[in-house]
Amino acid sequence: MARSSTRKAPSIDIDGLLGKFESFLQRKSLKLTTQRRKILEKILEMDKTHFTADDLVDQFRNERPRVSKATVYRALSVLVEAEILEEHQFGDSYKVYELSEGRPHHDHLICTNCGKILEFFNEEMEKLQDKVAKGNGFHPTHHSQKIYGICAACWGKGVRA
Amino acid sequence: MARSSTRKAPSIDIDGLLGKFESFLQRKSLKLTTQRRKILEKILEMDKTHFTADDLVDQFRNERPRVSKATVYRALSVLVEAEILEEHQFGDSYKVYELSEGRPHHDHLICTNCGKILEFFNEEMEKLQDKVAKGNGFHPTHHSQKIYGICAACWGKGVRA
DNA sequence: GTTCGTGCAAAAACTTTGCATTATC
DNA sequence: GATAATGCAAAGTTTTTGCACGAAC
Repeated sequence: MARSSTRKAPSIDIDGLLGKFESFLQRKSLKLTTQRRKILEKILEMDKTHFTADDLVDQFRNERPRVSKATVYRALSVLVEAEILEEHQFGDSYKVYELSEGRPHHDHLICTNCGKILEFFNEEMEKLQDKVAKGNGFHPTHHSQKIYGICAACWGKGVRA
Repeated sequence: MARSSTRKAPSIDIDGLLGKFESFLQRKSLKLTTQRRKILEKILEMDKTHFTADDLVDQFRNERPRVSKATVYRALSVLVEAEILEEHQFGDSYKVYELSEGRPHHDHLICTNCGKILEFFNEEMEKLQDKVAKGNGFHPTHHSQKIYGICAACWGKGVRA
């Protein structure tokens, strides 16, 4: 992939997100820098449902002005605080991010063979989790549910657990 | 705690576990070393439902013969392979272990204030997870479900999310 | 005696931080 | 012009690894 191909139109409304980011930054007396804006743009351009800090750092490797690794990490945590990104840890040593904008809560199915991540939402499960938490005296705030297995494609290729 | 107090009788059958460990090691042509035995003993002595590699390393700080950090890490991964321990990642940067012996599958409630971990099991939830996985073409192997919130004790002290 | 395990310190992998410089408000 | 952000490299964390020596089978 030498040539960066036709720029794909981001499937998510950049202006809306930028607006949300700006108002968050303002509220916190933080600044909307060129880097922060570029980082948000890149996240949309990548158009990946899940990405790591390193994926994002890579995006700036041949780009000027450079955006340093430190800035990427710092921006990611601001974006999480702003509730623009969600942070996950799928059992590997690195964190995985996804846009939360316009994406209602969901959980994940992870293929242990190819690493593919599928999202799902199940109302009944949500209710059940609430019930379980309350039954144990907990006041639940959020949850993380991951189901690991072999995806259809891998299974089709004969991969077994 | 200068004096190591009355040695508490481990609540789990050490001989049974050691036997299981031995037969695993034999099957894999691995050796039952003094260190591996001591590590398993310490895990039982600690009698914590959940512990980290570092907790275990600490146990050997004033102990001779020393058991090195490297050995602890290596032993932990053998114990996980032997299905004597289960490994979890509760959203922090370190891994958490628990004895799997005699403890049927369960999931976790985690207090985001005090760090307390409660275990739960819900048959209905298990079935639902299976159904969701299969509905998405997945062949599930295992899952990890964590519900975060404020535990009863913290809530009672007025802690809110 | 062979093979595997250990201890040590160094490296690895991911993330965070200190500080002088630069950009934003 | 005050305050916050950046880049860089250095340091932090947790975990892994290379290697010479020692223990288990």
